[in-house]
Amino acid sequence: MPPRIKSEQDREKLRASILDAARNLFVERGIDAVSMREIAKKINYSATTLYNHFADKEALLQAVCDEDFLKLASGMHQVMQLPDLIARIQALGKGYAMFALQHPNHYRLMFMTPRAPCNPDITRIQQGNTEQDAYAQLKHVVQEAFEAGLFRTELNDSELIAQTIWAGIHGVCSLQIALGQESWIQWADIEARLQLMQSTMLQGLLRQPAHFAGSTE
Amino acid sequence: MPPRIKSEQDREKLRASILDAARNLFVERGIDAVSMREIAKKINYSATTLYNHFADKEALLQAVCDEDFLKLASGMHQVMQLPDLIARIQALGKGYAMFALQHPNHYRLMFMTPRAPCNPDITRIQQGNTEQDAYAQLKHVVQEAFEAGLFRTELNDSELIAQTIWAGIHGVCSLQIALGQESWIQWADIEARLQLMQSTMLQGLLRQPAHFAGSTE
DNA sequence: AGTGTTAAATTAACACTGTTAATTAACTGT
DNA sequence: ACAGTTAATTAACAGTGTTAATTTAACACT
Repeated sequence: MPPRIKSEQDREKLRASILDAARNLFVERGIDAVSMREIAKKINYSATTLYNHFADKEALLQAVCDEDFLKLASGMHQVMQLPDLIARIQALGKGYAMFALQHPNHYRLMFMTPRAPCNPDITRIQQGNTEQDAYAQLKHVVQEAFEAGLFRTELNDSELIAQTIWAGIHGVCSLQIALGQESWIQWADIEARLQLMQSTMLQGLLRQPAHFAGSTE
Repeated sequence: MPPRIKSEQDREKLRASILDAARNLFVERGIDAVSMREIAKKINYSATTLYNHFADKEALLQAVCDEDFLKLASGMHQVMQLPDLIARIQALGKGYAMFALQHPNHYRLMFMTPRAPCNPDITRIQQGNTEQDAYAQLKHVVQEAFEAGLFRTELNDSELIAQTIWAGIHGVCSLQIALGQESWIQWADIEARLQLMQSTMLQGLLRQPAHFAGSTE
């Protein structure tokens, strides 16, 4: 039996190491393919110990996701300093896609798996806070661009615009993650697909899009 | 014990009823939430009988998906008769989205769940055959439109264009399926999201898109 | 009718899963 | 030294996908 933990600090350390082991295994082999016993073994504890820190597997999963959401959001937050609104939207999309493709199993968990509506009592993330919520950031910059009159005149709902941009990028990423290995589709280069989605979105939504066609800088 | 089955015809019937029971349960409660024993009980057989017709759960799943793929493709095939190319693309997108939103659990299985690359020896679907493969149909009509010079001059890969259109529609549908119930997002009306995605795509890709902005007819 | 053969269906079992109850063992304060 | 607390453990439960062994129904043949 490992030496027992008493202090609040050590308790937090153990919690963190559980999260870490769980994340690594999830990323490596997917959610369903990894058991609680396996996670526990990775940190040399018995499975039941995990239940002293997380109510159940779902809660552990949620906690892992929370950390990933924060990581994504903080990555996004950095490019929010760019002065040009369009460049900011492009950088957000690029950063979002990079995250999705580099952490496909995280992304799948976060955005491709229907689950019981996220319980606000469990989540630690403050939805709407632009430092913790990546979608809130996109919404914010789209709102700014909307107020600056950059979008086509017939578009009058900035939230709808933001959701469309999100859906476009998400579509490319999630298809790549789900079907990217299928050989019956002659997939074009993933970079080219992202690029074209970006420029198509801007061409389709902006009032004067000529400058942005087929280019990300 | 139920009366045994001998004839090839009855064997096919039982196979079909297994598929049917499996599909209904999958659609109702999702893939992982339904067990082989449960499917078997639904048709008053024991679980092991299923293994006489399908190698394992994965194969049963694949067979269900196959049927759904065919159903989707045949639905698409009907609108392929429309004379106008753009109207055909729009109708394909609309039909695809209807299918996705009306059969979210099927759709999830088919397009949102990474699996081992589909084994051509197992699948009965002829990939590339426009009567059985919905993507092949989109590819075909996009190719036609490409050859008719309808797309922007800088776009020179019709497969890439088709994949971008697919990704756009898929993005809207899959976000709706995965996160449509999340209350921390103020989702715009799903019809409006689909509509805007459609028109944005056309605006962004077509050479002379003015006529199609924000309208599907 | 009775026998044997084939194969469809069954039950029993294995090694797993998430999770809970009961138990052990390591610290604390007296 | 001894109780009390509680982190950690083991044992157990009900369930999973799946396989092996077994029964049993239907057929062909004598």
